[in-house]
Amino acid sequence: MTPGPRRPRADAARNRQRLLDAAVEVFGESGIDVPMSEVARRAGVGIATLARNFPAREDLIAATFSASMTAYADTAAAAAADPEPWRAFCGFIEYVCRIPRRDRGFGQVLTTMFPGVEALESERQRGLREFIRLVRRAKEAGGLRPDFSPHDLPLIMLATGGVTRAGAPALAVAADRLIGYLLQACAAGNTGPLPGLPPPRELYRALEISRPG
Amino acid sequence: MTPGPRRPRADAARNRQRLLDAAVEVFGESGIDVPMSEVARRAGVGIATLARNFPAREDLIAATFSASMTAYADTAAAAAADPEPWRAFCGFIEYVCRIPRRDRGFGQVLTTMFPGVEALESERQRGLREFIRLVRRAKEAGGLRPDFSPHDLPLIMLATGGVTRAGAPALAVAADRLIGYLLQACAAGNTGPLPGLPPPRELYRALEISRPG
DNA sequence: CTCGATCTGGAAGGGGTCTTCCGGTTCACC
DNA sequence: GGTGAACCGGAAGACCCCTTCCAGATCGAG
Repeated sequence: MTPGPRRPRADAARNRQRLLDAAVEVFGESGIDVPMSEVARRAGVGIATLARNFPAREDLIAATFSASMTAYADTAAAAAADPEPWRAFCGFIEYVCRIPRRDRGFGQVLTTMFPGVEALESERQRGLREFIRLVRRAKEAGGLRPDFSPHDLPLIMLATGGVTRAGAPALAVAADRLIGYLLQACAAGNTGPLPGLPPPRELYRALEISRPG
Repeated sequence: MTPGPRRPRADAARNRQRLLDAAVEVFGESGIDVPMSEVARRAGVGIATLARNFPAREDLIAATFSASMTAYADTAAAAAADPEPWRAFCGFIEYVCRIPRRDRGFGQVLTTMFPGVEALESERQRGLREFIRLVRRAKEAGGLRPDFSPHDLPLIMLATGGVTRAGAPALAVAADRLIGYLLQACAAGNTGPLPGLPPPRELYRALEISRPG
């Protein structure tokens, strides 16, 4: 019978953890496009060790952010279960829009589809399912305008992410104001017609990473 | 006495114009971060000729987009003079937000400050002055909410630019929907309080190119 | 303590962009 | 049309990033 994967050496496991810790810091501060060597440097290991543990950048991204994505989906679930759906909706939107300010890398991950990374995509989908529930309840409760679509969420993420991206503190303040505008636009009082959304498949397709041009 | 700058050779002038034409195309399609060699290739000249005419990328950007920036300021002036200020406001916002869709490079230029490039910045300022007039008139006419700030304009540009950026057609549709949300949020009916803006100086400072980190 | 398997870090190799240099060519003045 | 200056394009050099390789260090089982 095959011996199965043996336990890694203690120092190897330690280095792997150091790399993950460093990735959380570096991706959080500078985004997921930062040079891999910077992650290795911050972790205090050689570049080869990083490459051995995470051959592709996506591997490191997946390992670094799968916990964050789970927390995101959990937050959506909590909001969907909130007894005050409209307040929960506003709170969730604020939470989502402030993510790129705290963690630039995760902000990018949230608005990027990684079709090959199951650990991220399954949790992202769970988050979306919970958000759909939240939207339904917020409409029923009367706070949210009826023509709001759950697929407006990536739009809102992209919009506020575009403001936050530059990473200056002044823009963080400005992003809050944008959230204010958007939430007021989402309120049930607004009844003007809205341009339609593209089919969700196309929308999410457009967000996939590294289009093989 | 000094002879002054002599007239350039005809072929040199022709090549310079070819480079500008190519830059309009390439920057428009792929943004202002495209490799310089691609501009030279499209223009049918060598890389050295490009470097000689425009030593820095900013030089080419300035020469390529100063006309666009003038057109932008003219459009703002026309809107400010429109007899229906609120309609003009909506039209101007739509115009501005759709720019990155038609011309990706100019979309980036509009949300980036080039402190050293007078040709761009003076026209940008003129556009802002006209927009301030437009905002005042739209408020007086009653269509625009009183707490809208002219300095919300870069916010709106960044927000819709963030959606458009990826360059997929599905996102263009989505961006129109975002504009719809934002315009309804700008309408006078909305009276909820908004988070404040940062001081304009800091806001525009945050948009400056290539922060000397 | 010994020894082999595992792991490590630096260095070499390959791709990409920007800048600089230089022999050859083209223009325009006379 | 001849001549000198202006101009051209490709190639070389420098830098940055990622990937691969390998001689040596380290761990831990026995």
